[in-house]
Amino acid sequence: MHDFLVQLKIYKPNLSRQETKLADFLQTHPDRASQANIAELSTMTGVSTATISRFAKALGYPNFQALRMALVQSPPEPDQTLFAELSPDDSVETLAQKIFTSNIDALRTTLANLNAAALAKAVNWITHADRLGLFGLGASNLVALDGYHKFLRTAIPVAYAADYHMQLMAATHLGVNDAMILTSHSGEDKDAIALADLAKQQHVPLIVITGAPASRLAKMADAAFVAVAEESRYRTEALHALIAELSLMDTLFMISAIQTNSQTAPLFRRVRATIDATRQ
Amino acid sequence: MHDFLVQLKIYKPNLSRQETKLADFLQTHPDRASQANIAELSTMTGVSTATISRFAKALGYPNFQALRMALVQSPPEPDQTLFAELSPDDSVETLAQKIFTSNIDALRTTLANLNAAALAKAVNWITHADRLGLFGLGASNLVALDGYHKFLRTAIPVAYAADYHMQLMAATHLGVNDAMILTSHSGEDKDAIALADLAKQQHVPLIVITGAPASRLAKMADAAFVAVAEESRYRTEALHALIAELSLMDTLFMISAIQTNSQTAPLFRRVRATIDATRQ
DNA sequence: TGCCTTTTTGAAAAATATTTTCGAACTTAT
DNA sequence: ATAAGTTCGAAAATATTTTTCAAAAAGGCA
Repeated sequence: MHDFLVQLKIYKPNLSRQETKLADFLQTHPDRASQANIAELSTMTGVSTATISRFAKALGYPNFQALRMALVQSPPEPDQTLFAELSPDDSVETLAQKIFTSNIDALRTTLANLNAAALAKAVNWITHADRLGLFGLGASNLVALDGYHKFLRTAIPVAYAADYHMQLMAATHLGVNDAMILTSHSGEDKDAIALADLAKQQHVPLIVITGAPASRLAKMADAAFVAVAEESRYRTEALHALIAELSLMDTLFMISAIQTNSQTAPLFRRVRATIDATRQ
Repeated sequence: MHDFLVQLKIYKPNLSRQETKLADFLQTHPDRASQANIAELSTMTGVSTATISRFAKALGYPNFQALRMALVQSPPEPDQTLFAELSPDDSVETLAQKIFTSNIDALRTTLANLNAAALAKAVNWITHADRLGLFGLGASNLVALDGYHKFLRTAIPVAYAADYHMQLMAATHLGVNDAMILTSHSGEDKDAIALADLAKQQHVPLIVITGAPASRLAKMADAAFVAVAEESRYRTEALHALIAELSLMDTLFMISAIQTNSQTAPLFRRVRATIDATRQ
């Protein structure tokens, strides 16, 4: 329930002297500490059982045993070195591990932050759309292109363009019975916002994939999906987010495909075959 | 220490009636059980505290609390449903989880299968290349395009084209002091092999990103990187592999960038800034 | 600084939780 | 059907945790 390290962080500012001593011990020897009962822990740390009991409650646990359980459950802290800044001194192997770890982490956090209600709405718009517009500028165009490759093989007609002006023209043809998936990492790119404005004017349901939940674009969206990647991590957050953004597109596609297919069994097999054929 | 499920298996043959009742409850509600103290567990299960205490010792734990801890630590059996076929009956949430899980899994396996020696070689060719050709057809073109977006901002000159014939023309200009990164998921596409043939003829170091380690293309490569995604998993392995292939490209790029940058500090800062600017 | 208030702390008492004892109920073997 | 062994829970015994209370330490203020 309450992760020990999290609880500790919350309470940290008001730690007294004995409590600090105790907290330090718990952090450095979580294994030994979780084995011991309150009396043994008292001897180990030189802190009275009374204080230990009170400490547990202060952290928000109902009793000492609950703290013990939290301690034992608290995930072994992830290999910090894998989350460190890439360094020219790292071996090629370490660098690869760090990069993959960041990507995996981006996917995990993105999934955790995924809004199921928005997803259901978006899928509904997509599957019922007469046409689906896929747009994105710069590196985000990759996400749109990926979606294009995927949706091209389904029964849903798609509109895509690499060039901004072509995207604008394509977007002009969309209406209330269509849908638009627009990707922009910053969510503030003015061309992307122009596309979103167009969608709003024409009452096209607007699905946004972005890295910035508070951006103008996210606020304009009828359904927004946020690709989360650690900002601080050696400044290439934008690069890792791409993977997460593609996974979001992948999710929109797969669910839409599954749901349209389930309606008609023969079509199901056909589209499934085309999914397989999507790549060579 | 002693995993609960393992201990239970050992003791299973000599479980009495009440103990079976208890064991069943612990297995089906490990969460509720581990929250409760011995008295609460007694009420939940209809087994006396005496029997519960004896049960704990019978399984080899020194006391009831130790059993509780083991219970809470016992790795929750991996949610098999998350690796199952996507089903139209799944909730949107479950579908999303399955898709992300597959993607994460693809990254993990790909990392585990990564050949560090090949990576070092490839990075060396890339950083010393006069020109870097980035090619790929169909959906694999996305990987090439992603690489193009990335390498474009470094000091390494890049050649990319969306169209196959343009790719052929660009490849004709590469020589022994250049490098080519060619992506093909199947590794058997004839156009991709034609590009590889060209590279061989002109002695261009050939770096291949593929999903098929035994393919013709992989065998032709001077350094091959394999994106692994579970074949069996609802037939869309090719889609999940894309993420892994992009991560491989990402890795080639990041390591190359780091290594060229570390040589000249001022350039380092500049290229790092451009990495940030890669996305908008 | 010195006085007062508040906070922290541990010893011991009180409250809780767990284990063991003990005898009854149930099984199994003869 | 009876004896021997086993299982089991109530209650006693023990162990553990929490709370109380008073002393010590820290903080605030004239």
